[in-house]
Amino acid sequence: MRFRFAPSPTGYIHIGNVKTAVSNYVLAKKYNAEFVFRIEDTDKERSTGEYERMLIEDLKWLGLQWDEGPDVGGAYGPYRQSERFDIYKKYTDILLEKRHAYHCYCTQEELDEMRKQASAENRPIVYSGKCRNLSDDEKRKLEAEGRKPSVRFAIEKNATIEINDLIKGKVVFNSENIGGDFIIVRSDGVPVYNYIVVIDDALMKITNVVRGEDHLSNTPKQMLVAKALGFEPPQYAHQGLMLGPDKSKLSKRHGITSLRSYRELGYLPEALLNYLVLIGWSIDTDKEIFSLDEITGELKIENMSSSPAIFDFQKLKWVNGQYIRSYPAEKITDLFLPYINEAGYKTEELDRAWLESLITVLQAKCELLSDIKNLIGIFLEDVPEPDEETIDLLRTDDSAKVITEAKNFITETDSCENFYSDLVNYVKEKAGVKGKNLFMPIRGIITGCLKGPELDAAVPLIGIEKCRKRIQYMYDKFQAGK
RNA sequence: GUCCCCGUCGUCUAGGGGUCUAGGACACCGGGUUUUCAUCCCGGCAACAGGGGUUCAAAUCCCCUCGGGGAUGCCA
Repeated sequence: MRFRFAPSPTGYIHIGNVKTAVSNYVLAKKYNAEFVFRIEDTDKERSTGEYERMLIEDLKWLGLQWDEGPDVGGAYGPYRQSERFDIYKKYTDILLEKRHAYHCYCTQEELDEMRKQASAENRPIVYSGKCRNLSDDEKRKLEAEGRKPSVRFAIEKNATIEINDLIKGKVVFNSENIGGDFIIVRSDGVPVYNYIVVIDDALMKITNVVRGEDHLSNTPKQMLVAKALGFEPPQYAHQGLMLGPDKSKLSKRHGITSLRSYRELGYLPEALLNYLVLIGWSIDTDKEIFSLDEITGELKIENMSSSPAIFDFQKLKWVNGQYIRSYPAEKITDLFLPYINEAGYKTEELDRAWLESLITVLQAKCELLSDIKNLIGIFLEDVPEPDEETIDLLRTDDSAKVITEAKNFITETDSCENFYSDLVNYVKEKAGVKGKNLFMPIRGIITGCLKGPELDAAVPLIGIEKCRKRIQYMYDKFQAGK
């Protein structure tokens, strides 16, 4: 078996495409098949080498590996469509010769007009086949006008096209309603996706095509081309699409969609892969978190879901949090480092062992790597400025007592072995408050925040000196002069 | 408009004629642990789109309706 992923390098890769890539990759792994990576760059307007480079970089970051592709070569190359034009040309000539295709001289404007007409009259939008039977004379005349012809595929009349889709089951189309004779080569000589995908898949010996169901309606066209060229079509499997919360095709307006953005926000590749498999696939286990090997063990191509799935940002986050929590301090610290830097702290000046112990305390609080930016300040700042919520709390009567007694505590005690518990006990007794009313103000004074790690773990890591400073600061800020 | 696909808790899904008073996970709500929080543990809420058949028996099979999505490009 041979699987493939064939994106076009027209931007950062979209998460919906990533799902297709992942599906093909894990299936190839599962069935011990080859995984082919092909670049479909025939949209000259939008494809760039730079995007191709980033596409490969992002896919590799995700952990995907391919056996054949533009960067690694292979026996069926080249793997970039823009480098295969002479191949396509050969087949176009055959099609033209056998009258399975013909030159069309209609201009863009004329076609637009025809489409407008059709939709105004509520007729299906189908190319009329106007140029199908042009005489040589007529052709010469049109060419004399300076028209450059495109090539259209001649669809056979009233034919039944049957797709035996591994996911959808049997899907039947009639050739009369797949849109009419479609263009296979543009007037500038560049061939079109629906045409060359067939040639490439055949020549690259692809046996299984797994893709989004937005391609389902292209499939009859591709099968017709395959038939005309004498190719055996691959086994198709069309997965349900990934939708936004409003149930339309997932797009930018639903939030973040490029793989790159997920990476930048601090999603882990393993988590993303895990989630992408989880969605739209039924797996013979109640487990939600699984490794690549566990995934490939459980998967079956026919267990892919046929219905569309809404992309659940929240669950993705949860999955990511599970992975962050599961990693050992050393590994996760390395991953956090860039984000800590980004927050403006100079990590190279910090003691690594100390840093790792901070991370150990903090990692359970993070769902994204970037969450660390808002959490680590309580350790690295000298005196963190309290946020609004904390200020409100520190203004209450109970807080006033706590602040005052905390201040008294540091004035009366020079040094002590158990700073934190001594502080807590002292304040509790003198101020006469306990529970939440005791701990939240203490948390606020020491960290400037009402949320964060366990205080008894955090305080020793912050250090006594900083704690004293912070208590003094909050006292000055809230109690001095009262 | 036309063609095609899809329809189980808010979301992802299990289930494929009786074992279904429909199971799990996220989210949400409540409780517990941590003398505090975003972790963790326990509990709760919550669904077979509707209508007709077939059958002793339907979430499951068939038909219709409705709803949603996709395609309808000299994009891929």
